[in-house]
Amino acid sequence: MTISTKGRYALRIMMDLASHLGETVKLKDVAARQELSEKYMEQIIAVLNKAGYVRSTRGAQGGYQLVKAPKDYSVGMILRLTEGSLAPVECLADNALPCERTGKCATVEIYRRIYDAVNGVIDHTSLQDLLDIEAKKVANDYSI
Amino acid sequence: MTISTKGRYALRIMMDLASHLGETVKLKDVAARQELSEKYMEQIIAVLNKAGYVRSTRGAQGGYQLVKAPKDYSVGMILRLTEGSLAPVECLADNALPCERTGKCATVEIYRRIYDAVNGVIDHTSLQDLLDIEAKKVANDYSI
DNA sequence: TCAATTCCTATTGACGCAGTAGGATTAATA
DNA sequence: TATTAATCCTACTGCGTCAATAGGAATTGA
Repeated sequence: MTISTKGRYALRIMMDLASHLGETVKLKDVAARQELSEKYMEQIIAVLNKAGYVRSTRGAQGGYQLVKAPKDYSVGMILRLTEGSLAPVECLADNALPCERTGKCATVEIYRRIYDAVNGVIDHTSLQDLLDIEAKKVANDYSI
Repeated sequence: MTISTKGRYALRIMMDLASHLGETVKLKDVAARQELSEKYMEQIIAVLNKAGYVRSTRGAQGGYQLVKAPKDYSVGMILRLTEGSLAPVECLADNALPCERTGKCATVEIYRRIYDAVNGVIDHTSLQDLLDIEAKKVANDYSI
């Protein structure tokens, strides 16, 4: 029931870009700040790039930047892109092949409720929301 | 982000016992009705047994039965017992070792919200609730 | 031309899931 | 008492996925 590193790292990469708006950010710098493997991040940001969530500049002095404003990226968009469906059971995923136990299966109802709850959260939280939370955290840190 | 077969089968076993209250149910029969491997179910129900969720009778004519009423088992109890914590990230699990990135980590907030949402659902749904849903499904089946 | 960056694909070690297997123990019944 | 039918216990295993690592090709600014 855990979210894999792929989705979690994707979110952190997007957050890192979001907190450096206007800059072309090198993956090397993201890796250093986030303490993640640069090579592994390459694969993850490739997905974000192909989906058009980020724009890349190749060559020396290249890097990445967000295409849209932080408020225009929901956490759901990012996690779904990198993780696939967040459905707790296969049969609830978008392109699921129909289960022949549907009709007698009562337990699927609990999974549907879980799914709805998760989707509710991730679709109503944006990168901007997380940026705001981060700002508060930093403020609290200094106040100590 | 999926719930493994262990937890899902545990829920189905508990549901099967719940719909046969007063009977001593053989695992073989559960396996037949639920179309699951009996051998695998043995391992799962062993967990439920040790936790005192079911009572077993050994020997010929033996089997299992629920200890309490269906309304007294939340889905959360069953899933947590068999799956462990349903936290979307390790650092939120009950006995998690503290993460040194807490303080700067903003993304954990979204995971906390997901976690809370999931817990809210599974702790407020009981086996009895699922039985009621099942009864409705059957009624609908006949009405077609 | 060189250095720095993104881009692309293959490979790999470790781990957990989802069972399978085989027998030991217990108890009702014939 | 012997047999049968059930639970109980532990080991093992095939398979797939995760989480990277590795190595180089392509691109571009200085």
